[in-house]
Amino acid sequence: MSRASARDRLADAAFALFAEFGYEQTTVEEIAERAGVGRSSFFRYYRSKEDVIFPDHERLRQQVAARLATSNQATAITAVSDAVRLVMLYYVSEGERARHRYRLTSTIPALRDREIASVAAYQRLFREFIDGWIDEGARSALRAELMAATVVAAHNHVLRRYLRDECADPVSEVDAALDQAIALFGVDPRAVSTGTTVLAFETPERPEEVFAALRRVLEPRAKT
Amino acid sequence: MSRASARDRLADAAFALFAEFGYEQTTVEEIAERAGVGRSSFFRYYRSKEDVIFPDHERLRQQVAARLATSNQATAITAVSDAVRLVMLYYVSEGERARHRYRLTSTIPALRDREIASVAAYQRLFREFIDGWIDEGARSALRAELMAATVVAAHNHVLRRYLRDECADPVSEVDAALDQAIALFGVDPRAVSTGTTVLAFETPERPEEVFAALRRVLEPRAKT
DNA sequence: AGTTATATGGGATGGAGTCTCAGATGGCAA
DNA sequence: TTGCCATCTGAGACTCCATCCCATATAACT
Repeated sequence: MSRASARDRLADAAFALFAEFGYEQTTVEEIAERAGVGRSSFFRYYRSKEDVIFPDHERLRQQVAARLATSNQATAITAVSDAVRLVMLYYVSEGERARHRYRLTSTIPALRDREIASVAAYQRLFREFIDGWIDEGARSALRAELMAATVVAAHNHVLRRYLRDECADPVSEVDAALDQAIALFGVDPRAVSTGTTVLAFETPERPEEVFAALRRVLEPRAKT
Repeated sequence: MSRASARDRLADAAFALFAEFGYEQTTVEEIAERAGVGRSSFFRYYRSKEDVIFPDHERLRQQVAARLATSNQATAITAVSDAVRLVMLYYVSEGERARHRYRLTSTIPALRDREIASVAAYQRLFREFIDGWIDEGARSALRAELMAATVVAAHNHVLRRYLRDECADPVSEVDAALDQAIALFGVDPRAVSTGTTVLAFETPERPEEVFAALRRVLEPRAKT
């Protein structure tokens, strides 16, 4: 019936209704109705009502895991950097939708808890990776734990700034924040590669929108 | 009818039924029935089915906040240490119950997410405190964020070891882990007070059980 | 046209969580 | 004792989330 897929229509309808009437006040039935599908179909596309807000978390998590998996000890720091940048770039590519989600997760406890849980999943990925590939000399489970915690905290700090519109260049800011986090552990910062990084990732957004968003982000850096 | 309060009976019934039949397979009605109260009363004592597993999280969080609130810049590190120890001691005082909970939160995603969310609440407390009282010179929101993340990660690392029975002396281990975390930030470790720390806190457990648990924990230290 | 695979909606079901109301309980004073 | 008040309790109805089953539709291929 519509051009957009049923899955996208459902997400759009959900965001619109949540913004207008609030999260608890909106029922799944109403979301399905506005999207022009049956109630059953909603749960075909999304496991739960909360899920419609984070449609691609699992996919993004897998991409992070995949990036980390293609690394070895020599390139471990770069892999962590890339993985963190991957997540940040995904949010940037989402544009306004990420800010809508942030507004919801800031106010609705159920959604905030879910967001926090997915962040914890990232932290576990990083912890396992760091435990395996970094700190071969000073290896200790506690160090890996602390390092993963700071990596994720650094990313989230900049991400929240970006979502609150307090930061014009989230990509270079997150790079800087990550450098600061890793420097705490006395890891040689020269092990971090510099220059242009090319990443491949998938997003439901249309390419032109992604390019526009990335251009907005990258242009201030291109001037230097 | 029974000696124990309805609230305690409900928690006991819930833990027993979860252990025997699993979390999803147990209904609130069955918990209430075993506890000898009506279904309505369950929701009087606990906001939700998940809540019965973490009866005192909110109270413990308030105790942490209270300990931090009684500090100033000069004693900030000690306050953080005490607050972390406070949480660890609470789990220790719970004895086996904490391990039962750990088994549940390790396997049931819904309960794990809830646990993670409450950890995030602690992290926020520490972040706000650190942002206000530590790093007056090198003050930066990012540093506070990273420091709070490592404080919580250090605590959780030792707590999980304790709950998995991999650690005989969780209190001194958490002190050591915290020292390691704080040392990352170049804070003067001499600012951390040493010696005996006396803490006051409340717990639903009976005093003799608390004393026994604490004695088990403190005795290995007393020998030194 | 026939057949298989996949997508969809309807309806039933069960359980979580909220709400209201009626009855029970236990002081406490007259 | 009686009456009054506050608090606690359980029953039942209700909404909504989430799952499940099944009948139908659409498409795709033979």
